[in-house]
Amino acid sequence: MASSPALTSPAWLDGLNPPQRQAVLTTEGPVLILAGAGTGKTRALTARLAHILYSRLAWPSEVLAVTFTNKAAREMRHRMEMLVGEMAEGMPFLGTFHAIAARMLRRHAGLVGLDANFTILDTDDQLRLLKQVVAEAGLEEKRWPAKQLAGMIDRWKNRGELPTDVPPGESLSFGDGTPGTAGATLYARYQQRLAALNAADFGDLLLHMLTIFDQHPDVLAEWRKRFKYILVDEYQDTNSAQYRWLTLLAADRRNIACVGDDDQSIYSWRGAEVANILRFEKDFPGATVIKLEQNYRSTAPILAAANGLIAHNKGRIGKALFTGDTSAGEPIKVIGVWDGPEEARLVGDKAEQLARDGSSLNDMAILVRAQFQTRAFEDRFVSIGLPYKIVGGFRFYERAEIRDALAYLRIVASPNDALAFERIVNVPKRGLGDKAMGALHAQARRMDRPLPQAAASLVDTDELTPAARRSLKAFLADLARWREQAADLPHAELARVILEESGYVAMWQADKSVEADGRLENLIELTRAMADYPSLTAFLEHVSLVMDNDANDASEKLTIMTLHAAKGLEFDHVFLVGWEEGVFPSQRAMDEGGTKALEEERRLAYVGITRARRSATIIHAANRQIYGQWTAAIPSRFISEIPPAHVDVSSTMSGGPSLWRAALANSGAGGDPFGDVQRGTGRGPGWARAAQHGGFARDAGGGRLAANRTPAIEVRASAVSVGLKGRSDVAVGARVFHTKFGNGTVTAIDGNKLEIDFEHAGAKRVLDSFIEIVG
DNA sequence: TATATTAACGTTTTT
DNA sequence: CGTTAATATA
Repeated sequence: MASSPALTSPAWLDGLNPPQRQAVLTTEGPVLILAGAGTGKTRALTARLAHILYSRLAWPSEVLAVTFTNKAAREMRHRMEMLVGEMAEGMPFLGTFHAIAARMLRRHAGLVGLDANFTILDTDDQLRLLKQVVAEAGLEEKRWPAKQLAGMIDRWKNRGELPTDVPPGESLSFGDGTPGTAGATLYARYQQRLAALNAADFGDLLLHMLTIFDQHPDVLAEWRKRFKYILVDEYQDTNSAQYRWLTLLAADRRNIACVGDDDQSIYSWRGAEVANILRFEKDFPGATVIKLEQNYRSTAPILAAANGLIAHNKGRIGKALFTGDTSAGEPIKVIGVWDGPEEARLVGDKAEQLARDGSSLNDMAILVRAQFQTRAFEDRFVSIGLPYKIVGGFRFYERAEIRDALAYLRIVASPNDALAFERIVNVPKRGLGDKAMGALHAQARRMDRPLPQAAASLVDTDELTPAARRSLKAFLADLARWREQAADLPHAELARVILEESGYVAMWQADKSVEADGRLENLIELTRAMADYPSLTAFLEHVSLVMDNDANDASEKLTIMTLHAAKGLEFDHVFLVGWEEGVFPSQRAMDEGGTKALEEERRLAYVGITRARRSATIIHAANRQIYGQWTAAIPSRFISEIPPAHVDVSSTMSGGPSLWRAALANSGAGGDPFGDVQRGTGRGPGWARAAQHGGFARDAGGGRLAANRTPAIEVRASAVSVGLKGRSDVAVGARVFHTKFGNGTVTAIDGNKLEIDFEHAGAKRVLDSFIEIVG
């Protein structure tokens, strides 16, 4: 049907505006699509793919479509399936940079000294290994943290630099100057260790491919021939290594389309180079540049606010979002509050109000700059029983019990996996501690063989204590038995057998800590998920690259997440909290990166505002507790950068902003809340400095000014002097019921707050007024 | 070897 | 203030 020149346009072009249409139809030659927030970027991208496939310009396997996150890849695959049906399933090269590079690397692993079944290390394994490398070099771990070296190596790999390419100055910024301790030397040693372990870290997946492309033109030619069309999403987030990988692959046909938004570049600290956008037209002369500027998401005031804010950045490509929707929207609300707890209270109230007015909690989000800000909201929402979810934190496969279970599976699947062996050889406790492991390592070095082989040779010598020898022998026998069983048991079943027989499940069953139950559930979930994969190795590949924990809970919840995590999402109502100097823009970012960092913070603010479909509420607090210290805070400069016409300013403090202005002047923190902002000098975080100048916390004047608002500080004071009266009918050990968390047991009482170990929700602190006593 | 105490530290985060 | 990691002790 696509081949006949129909009068009506094909289905995938329906409803596209002219630039979107151009983005879909310009299939030949390099294309740079600058797509602002909410301009239908993903829609155009998927339509472009559909167009290429339906017009028979290429087979699904001849298209390379890269994204950054698994979430984005899944989303694209999902939307492709809606457009082109089962054709999308045949797209083997739709995925993240890392997943695709890993798939390619498995095919050519031998060219960089790896086996095709190499293991992919996560950051935890990586750090463990680097600690060994640092220790071997004779460096003090305290003075030269492996974590710092990990960061440096990561940066180098992001730039596509091998140990020999590292700039000497950077190399010498690690190590004490004695030979063999420089950063690049340790980097080289780390690579040797990886090779010996038949392992690659995330950065290697791309870097090894670059090495292979450089040294084996035939391999590069093969891939160039294969990919007729290349498509890149979130292009502003590409790092140098990814850029090179892309340009190498695209060089022949030059059918590469990159979609990005320089104003949404918020990952430069992770190696992303916005400059890649500007480079594109240089490296691909004659590229078609298409701008998507019509926003289909937000109201006019929200867009005007976002445009006005981002206009303060220099060096933009320049883009202005507009909306076809002329119906007026409400202006952005800016609300000043007394402190963090009040901020949480206010947002809770507003969310409940919106919910009463018919909005779903799923359509609301609280966006924070940093993870520590989530706690205040969590505390508040727990006590008022408002359902919420916090996005971020540990991913499923990063949890200790999952990593342990995977290590068991890995050592069974690949007997020489030294890291897996080391991780679980004494988990659960088998009496093989530091001493026994030291002997094993020594033996491995002597034999120049992987640790598991050294273990096998050591059971028959008398180097270990009889107890340790017996224990190790039993463990190796277990491993051998499981490997035999692997042949005829389905892999999910095998996993259950291993976890059971190894005593790993028993270990958690015996654990009386609050997390134990959750961990056991996670293990069950793991074995359940395994069934979805054809083989153990397929599952292991998937889990190291792609698995994450989507909370599969359909109930309505208010989302709390970082601004970074919010990119690509949208909500009807967005709460932008903690807009204070030092918090947002983050002091640390500004201390480290100067103007460049400030601009990135501003882009973050832009991302935040443009998440909102209908309403955006910015909140700033006059006082905030950071690291347990009360600190006076000044409203973020970003607030004053939003065109006033689109802002509605208010304050929950009595007397409004003017009184607060007086309070600020009194406190010595200085500065007019809406005026220019003082720049801190000296060392340490800005907020800590401000506190030393005398914040509100210990300032009687500040307290008095707002006394009729019963600020949290006053409440705290009274809590100390009077003591918050808890109810007298609960005691530690009492069985209680909470409407949200269900049944639990009281583990501690602190005034009117109870610490309860809930059967399903885990340990929480809740107000005693929200619980009922059971039985 | 396992547990208790203390010191340090404290953005953003994907793969 | 709370958490985690490293160290001291039973």
